[in-house]
This record gives sequence, C-alpha cells and structure tokens, in this order.
Amino acid sequence: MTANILVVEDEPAIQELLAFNIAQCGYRAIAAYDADNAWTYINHALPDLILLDWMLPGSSGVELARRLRADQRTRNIPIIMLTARTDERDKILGLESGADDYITKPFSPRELMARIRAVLRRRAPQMSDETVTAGELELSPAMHRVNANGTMIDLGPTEFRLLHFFMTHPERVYSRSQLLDQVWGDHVFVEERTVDVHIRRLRQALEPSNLDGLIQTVRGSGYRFSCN
Amino acid sequence: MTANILVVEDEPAIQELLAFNIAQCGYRAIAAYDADNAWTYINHALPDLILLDWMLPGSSGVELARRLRADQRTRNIPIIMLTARTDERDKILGLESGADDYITKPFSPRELMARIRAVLRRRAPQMSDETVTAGELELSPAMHRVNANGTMIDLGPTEFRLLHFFMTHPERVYSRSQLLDQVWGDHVFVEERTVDVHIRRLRQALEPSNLDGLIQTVRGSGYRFSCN
DNA sequence: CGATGGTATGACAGAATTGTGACAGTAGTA
DNA sequence: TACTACTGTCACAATTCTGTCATACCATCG
Repeated sequence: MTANILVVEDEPAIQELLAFNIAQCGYRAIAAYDADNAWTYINHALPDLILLDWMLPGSSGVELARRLRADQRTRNIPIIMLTARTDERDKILGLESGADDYITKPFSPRELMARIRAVLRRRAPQMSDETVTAGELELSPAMHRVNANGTMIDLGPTEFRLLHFFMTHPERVYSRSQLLDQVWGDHVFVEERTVDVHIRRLRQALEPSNLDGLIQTVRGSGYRFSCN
Repeated sequence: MTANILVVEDEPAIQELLAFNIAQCGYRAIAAYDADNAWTYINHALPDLILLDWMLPGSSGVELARRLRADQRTRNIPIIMLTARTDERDKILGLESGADDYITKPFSPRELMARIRAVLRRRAPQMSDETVTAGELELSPAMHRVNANGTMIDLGPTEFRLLHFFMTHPERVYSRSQLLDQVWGDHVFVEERTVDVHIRRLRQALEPSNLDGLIQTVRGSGYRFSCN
C-alpha cells in the first residue's frame, strides 16, 4: 500500500512541499535534485511513481522521461510531469515523451495528490482480485465477501485479510510474527498476542457455518489453515 | 470507451486525414463540412469531443464554439480548435470562445492524437442511454428517470450518475477514490468524504421505496451495490 | 499430581471509520 | 433581482474495529 514516490525537483522549497504532501497521504517520498541523481536512485531501487520536474539542471526532465521509457525495467513506471510553463505545447511534449500525466505550477496540493492516487490506481490493477476457493469457503476480494456453504459471512478488515492470507497459503504453519508481517504489514508494531485474538474472532465468525477446525493451533509454533 | 469525435472541417483532404488517424486510434470520426452541418448533427447526438476548424464556410468556427458554450447541453463537450494561422490573437480568441485546446496546421498526427487522448482522458465517462434494470429499480438515462417499485424517484444529477454507475457495476466494492474517478471524473478534485454525503443522499432518496440496504457500506474499503 | 508455559476467551477503552445535519457558495431560472 | 436546486465541506454523533489485559484453560513434563 505504501508506494515509493521519487520526486525529481531541483528547487528545495518545492521539493520539501511535495515531500510533505506525499507523506501526508501515506506515501513515501524520495528526493532527487537532478536527473543524474534520480537515475542513480532508480538503478538502486525502482520507485512506484516518479514526479518529474520539466526544468532541471543538466539534462532536462523530458530527457530523463525518454530514458526511463527506453529502459525495459523502468518502462512501466508511471511519470507525472511537473511544469511551470502554461504553454500547451509543453504539455504535449511531456505526454509524448511518455509521461502519464502532467500538472502545471502553481498547483494545489489536493489536485496533485488526486492525480498521484489516480495514476497509481490506474497502473496497479489490484494484484489479488481473484476469488479464492478452499474447501467450502469462497472469498472474493473484489466483492469483499466470504461465502461459506452458501451463507455469507461478515468479516472485519483484519479478519478478512487474515482469512485471505490463510486461504492462499494453506497447509502450512505460520508463526505469529510471520502473520504480523504478512497480514498487518512489516512496519506495524503490535503485540504478538494480538494475532491470537484475531484468530479467535475469525474462528468465531466461521463457527456458525460448521467450519471450525479450519484454523488449527500448532502449539509452540503458530497457526495453520487446512481446507480439510 | 469508443468516443465519438465530430470533425468540423471543410477541406476534404484534411477531413479524410483526420478521420483516418482518429479511426487508427480506436475512436469514431463523424464528418461535418460546415457549422450548420455540425450543429444539425450535435442536435441529433452529442459527440464526446469536437475538432473544430477555425476557418469555415458560412459562420466561422469561433462562432460555432460560442454557440456550443452557450447551450446547456453542449457546454461541457470539449473542443479542440484547428487553425492554419499562427497569429497569437487568434489563439486568444479561440481559447476565449471556449476551446479546450488549440493546434496549428500543419500539425503532426501524433501530436493531435496526443491532445485528443489527453482531453478525452479528462472527461467524466458519460453514460449510455440504455435503460438499466436492477432488482426493483429501473433507471432510464435518456429520460433522467428512476422508477422504484412503480414509484418515481427524484434524484439530483450526481446521485443519478452515482446510482447509474452502481446499477451497471453491482456486487463489487468500490473505494471512494474509484467512485470519484468513475462518477465525478478523474479530473475533478473533491474530498473523498464527499462520496459519503452523496451516498447518504442517494440512500435517503431510495428509502421511501423500502429499497434501503441496496447500497452497503464495506468498512475500510468503500461501498457496494447489491440487488439482493 | 502440581508446576509451567503456551492458548483461549471475554472485557474494555481508545482509535478509526462512517453517518448525519447544517451551511455557504454556485449556478440556473423565473 | 430573488428564488430554487444542487454541491462540496465541515463539525459532531454514532458506530465499528483494534490492540491489550486479565483471567481461565489446557497440554506437557518433572
């Protein structure tokens, strides 16, 4: 969920403003102050989106965009072009050079964030949208629904993710910390015992459908989901 | 997705060239050779975008643009002005008359198509005129009417579009930002919570017909329409 | 059998999310 | 101009979800 956004902008003030707004929205901003700097970072780790200033010291933003589009690895990274010019021609050049969107300064932070969200959503066709089946259970991320033996089961967000993980990783024991990493995310800080509580809640929700026993406790190790 | 593009251009050679390029891009081109011709077509069916030559026999392109902007129905149809002149004054006049973009001949087909795509991408997806049925609900875009269990329901424009989207995309959960993209258009920048308010208004309007429960809240994810 | 360490369970307060009514600005219309 | 309808935003209420405890329960081992 937390996307890395590379901000290529030479003006510190704007760089800072962008970083602030990006962080505000829950994304992570990486700062680069020129094209070479950006290129170095990109070779080190691929960002999820690039915010690229049109005017840069040294080679221009358009040039960097072209380079990114030419490279197999970076071809699909979305680019939002940032420009101070209001000339329509520049916009087109930006788009033709491979940018996914452009925005002219001065821009409202709200507008920029809306575009970032739109681009990220467009480019990431939700990975695991496929319906998962396991035994009598059917879980559909797209509909956010669980069907057990024909009856609908209501789950909270966490229980839903937990069940989804189990159904896609059956027959294997996972420790509490592994589950925290996989279901909660590896950056959160919660007690391991919290897993117990959610396991309980999940079992409780599954119980009315006579589907208890699906989640087994492996004493000393963790939990296991078994379609059996 | 296939957008109708009305090409208002008196020179057959250019008209043909444009039609070819437009078709190449997957859009449908409708040819009009003068302003009156264009106006007649527009009254018959609203295109998604108008490519308008500056110089036209009879009344000029600018005049047609003004007329389009003055009319409620055609106000929001994007216009790209096409002109041979490079004079700055014309550009100003063209934009003032309500054109969304401007391109001078000779232009590269690539550039033109880039602009067309850019303009179209920003338009809110427009609904088809077909009547949609879902459960006890019947929605007719052409007549802007909603019939629930035999009773008429009055909806504002936004609630109408929202319900139409839901009825054509049932059973699936949509996040607030997805709904903003789909119903408001991805060039509109409003708070995500605004969606909540319109959901409420829609629910309120549906309530008298005992049709509540149609729109379900999926906590942490968004909303879902289900015909039950 | 009792001790020990790991689990299950119920309760709860705070956090997070959503529902709701009000309001002001805008645009269209008479 | 005044009036009406519609929108987007806000503040506050209502609801649901979460993480953490304390306690009860259970298996295993000495």
